[in-house]
Amino acid sequence: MITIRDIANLALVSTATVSHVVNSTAYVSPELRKRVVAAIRDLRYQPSALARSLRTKQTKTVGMIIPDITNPFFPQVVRGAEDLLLQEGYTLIVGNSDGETRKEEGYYRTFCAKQVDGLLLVIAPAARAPEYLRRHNLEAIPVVYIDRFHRGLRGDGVIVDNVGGSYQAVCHLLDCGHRRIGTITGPLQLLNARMRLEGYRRAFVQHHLNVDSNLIREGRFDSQSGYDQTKGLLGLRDRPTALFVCNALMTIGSLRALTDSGVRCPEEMALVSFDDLEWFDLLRPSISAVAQPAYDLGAKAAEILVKRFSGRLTGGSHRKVLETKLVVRDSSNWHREADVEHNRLRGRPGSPQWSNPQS
Amino acid sequence: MITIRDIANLALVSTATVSHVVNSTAYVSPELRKRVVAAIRDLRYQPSALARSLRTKQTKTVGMIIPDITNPFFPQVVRGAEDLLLQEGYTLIVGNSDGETRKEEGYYRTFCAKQVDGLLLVIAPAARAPEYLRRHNLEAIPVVYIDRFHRGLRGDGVIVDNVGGSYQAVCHLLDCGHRRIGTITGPLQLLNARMRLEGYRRAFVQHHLNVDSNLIREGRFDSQSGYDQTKGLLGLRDRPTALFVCNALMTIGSLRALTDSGVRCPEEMALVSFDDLEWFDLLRPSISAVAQPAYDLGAKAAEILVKRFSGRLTGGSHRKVLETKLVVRDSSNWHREADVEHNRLRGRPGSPQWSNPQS
DNA sequence: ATGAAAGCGCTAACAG
DNA sequence: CTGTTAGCGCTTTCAT
Repeated sequence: MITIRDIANLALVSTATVSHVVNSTAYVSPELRKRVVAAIRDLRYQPSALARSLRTKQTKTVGMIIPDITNPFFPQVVRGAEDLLLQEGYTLIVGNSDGETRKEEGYYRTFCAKQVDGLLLVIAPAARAPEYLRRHNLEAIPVVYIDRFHRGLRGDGVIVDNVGGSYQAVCHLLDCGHRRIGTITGPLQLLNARMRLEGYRRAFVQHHLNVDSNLIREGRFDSQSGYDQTKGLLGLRDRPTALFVCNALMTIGSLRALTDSGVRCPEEMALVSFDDLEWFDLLRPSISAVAQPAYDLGAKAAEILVKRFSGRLTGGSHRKVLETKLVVRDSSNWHREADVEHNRLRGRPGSPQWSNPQS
Repeated sequence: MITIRDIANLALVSTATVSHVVNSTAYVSPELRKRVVAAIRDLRYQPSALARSLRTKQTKTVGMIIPDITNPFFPQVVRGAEDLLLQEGYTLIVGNSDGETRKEEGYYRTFCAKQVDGLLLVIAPAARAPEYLRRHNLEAIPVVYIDRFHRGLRGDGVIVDNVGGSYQAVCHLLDCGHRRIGTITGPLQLLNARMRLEGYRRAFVQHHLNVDSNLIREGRFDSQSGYDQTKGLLGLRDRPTALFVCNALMTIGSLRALTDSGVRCPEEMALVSFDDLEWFDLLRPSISAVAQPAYDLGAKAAEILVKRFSGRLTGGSHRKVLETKLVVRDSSNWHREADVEHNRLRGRPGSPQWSNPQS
């Protein structure tokens, strides 16, 4: 390995001088600078980020923990974070927790040991904020929570307007004339899942209707639970006429269940998904969905982190809420007239999700 | 920050002793060990991976460069690599190159500077192997190429049987009676794209048929090019009756083009995709596809890397080819009798992609 | 069995 | 301006 000393020797200068030209941290005479630059080029010197970090106390690395990169919601979030971090000179390390607090904590420890400059966290469901997060030292390593919080946790955060998005979606279904609307929620230990349920409730309240708790089913944000809970709902004697499914993976499961049971959508069962995917418009029927700014979620979170690093952001927890957008498509489009009206008011149908500013 | 010295002081031992109990690298009397362990617990000591790495010359970190995590093919690959690496105590850093050699090289440099123990590379299209890869020192940092190679590059690799998979898919179309089969290839600078085209060609040769080069269109592995090339093919005076699209993203674009043009699938245009996605069976028609073992691709690559680290694998380039599996669904299912026969021979239809051993 | 000390590669005072 | 030097936190001989 080529070290700074090799360069110093070859260029006949001190290591300090080499360091100065590498980091432009002091004026160096053209003479010496030229020799140093030449030596660096000739030897293909690459400074060790390790040694540098040990000295400077910053690794230019941030750790990100997500449930599962295989869940189609997260790649966009990660991309958003990574793009912004790259442009600020940071590298991203990711860990998949599979929604298990144990794994999450494992990555947390590893990342801390690696001395990451900051943490981006999409936490796993848990009854209460895990011990290790409660006693995390924010001064040492700033944290930005993404998409999910735990009550009583300090730290910055970026979420979407879960209540508003759900409210809008369920209102839409109600406006279409549906009265028995089933919902498959996320794990209710998760604040965002509870928020989405809250939006569902508010829509009913707003319409002076009661909610039938039999129509509320708790899923796990995976396709299997979407499948199972849909089957359960279909088995009801007084089956719902519409479904509000709280994430994309569960929507996939739900769709499978409908197909398996031979229930036609939207004629026999309308459906709206919280979270939109690029190909939802390719399905038949195309799927109505609450689109989330996934890319921005990651980008904003990274931005906050970077601001903390540079001291441009100080003080208590800084939290940001991003807006969602209802995209009405065929799966809730039974009463066409009503929807045309709706679309005019709330955004055009068929628009393929939020745009990724980079691509 | 709590350092090893703090522990040594509190436990009234030397730093060497602390190091020994932390790493079980030498016998320490129960007496001292107890004091050390207590101090570690009380102070919540977490050894600095940075300092350790600087000494030991290994970071327990591997870098992975992929085109884009947002491309639904890659999350599985990454997951495969990450799961295996985690279990061996390694952490993964990922970079998205967006298929640009410049960005790729940027991440490469960063990762090398960070002294990763190894590299997992899904390279970007390029006329020839980039300079930086040609002169990469494999002894210093082992590399495993995934999914794609460049001719004349040393290093281990794991790919799928592109020729075989394509051959099988196109034979299937031919067996269904199609004679004019269009194909949308990947960037032909990529070896895997050329291989898939080769499989297409061989299928024709095997059937003693000529290939019409007008039906071969080069795409960029993104949905836009899939859309555009499909439109182009549809515009032909002697339009094909079937399409073999060489990756999932282009298949999405292709489907959009068919819908836009009002061309019914499979009646007017059959379609087979190279690369299967979890929800291809949800589309109407469901999409026939060549399923790739994406998870295994990542896992195997990581496994090879780990073997290199431990010296369990030595010598020249070690390359592995994984098998694909044709999944026949409705998009190529016009002549039902023929297909039933086909499925019996080549694997059952509808099976949702390769399984992920972890979940 | 334990400790002293050197040193990994780099940066940052501090001298000169 | 440039060089000397003292660490950053840890591992690892090498004595004792």
